[in-house]
Amino acid sequence: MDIEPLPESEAADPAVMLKAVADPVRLRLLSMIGSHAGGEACVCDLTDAFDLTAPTISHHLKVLRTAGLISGERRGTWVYYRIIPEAVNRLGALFTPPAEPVSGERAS
Amino acid sequence: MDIEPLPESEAADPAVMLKAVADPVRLRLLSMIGSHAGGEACVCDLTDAFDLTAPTISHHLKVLRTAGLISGERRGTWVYYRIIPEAVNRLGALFTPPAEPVSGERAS
DNA sequence: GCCCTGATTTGACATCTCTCTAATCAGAGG
DNA sequence: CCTCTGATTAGAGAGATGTCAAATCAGGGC
Repeated sequence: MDIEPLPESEAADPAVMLKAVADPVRLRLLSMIGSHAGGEACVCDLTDAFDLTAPTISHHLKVLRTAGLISGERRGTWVYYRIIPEAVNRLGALFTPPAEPVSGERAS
Repeated sequence: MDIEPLPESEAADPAVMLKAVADPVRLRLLSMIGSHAGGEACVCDLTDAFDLTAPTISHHLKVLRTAGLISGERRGTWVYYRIIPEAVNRLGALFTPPAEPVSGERAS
């Protein structure tokens, strides 16, 4: 459980992703999308789950998308979002570094 | 790699911790403290490593402390900070959820 | 073509955040 | 007691962030 001393140049990128999830609404959005049946969630479902306006949800989704944590796809009238697992994994790896010196480092 | 749907009530706490680390400076502070010999780092060392004033570093340390991620102790003239491993583990667990159903939660 | 629903973009505003300077607190030592 | 160094607190200002209402974009169906 020891994080190595991040050089300044390598602290910026993770911080961007962390900023994206460092918000209760976005954290819930991410978990709702990730745990949704089929691996994807419709914006309409997400919007209904919050006490916020559609533009606000749309804004939060954009933040997550810009951070590379989710991807969206339009199908007809609706837009569906899904998690990008590698990105989320990278987040987790920040705080649970290699307990074992990987070697096959497939990391998916 | 699936996050469960966080209920609103349980999204706030993690978000506080995430906000704390969602900053390049604090991320580096955390990693520097965690990787420092003896498991603790003196504020004076940390301050020197940045191009920021002492009050600013002090502010960031306070944010990390308030979030429960580090703890500080004064010894004579100097103040030393160390990581609180459980808290950091909890962060990592947010994105790399239970491969095994918690219970003894010894985690690493 | 027109309208209707779903989603995003735009613009505005209140709040929070990061950084600094100045002032204060905490020990150590003369 | 005074002063010196290290650390924190207080206050202020520039900039970023979260939210909303209004406007716009995207398809589907009449």
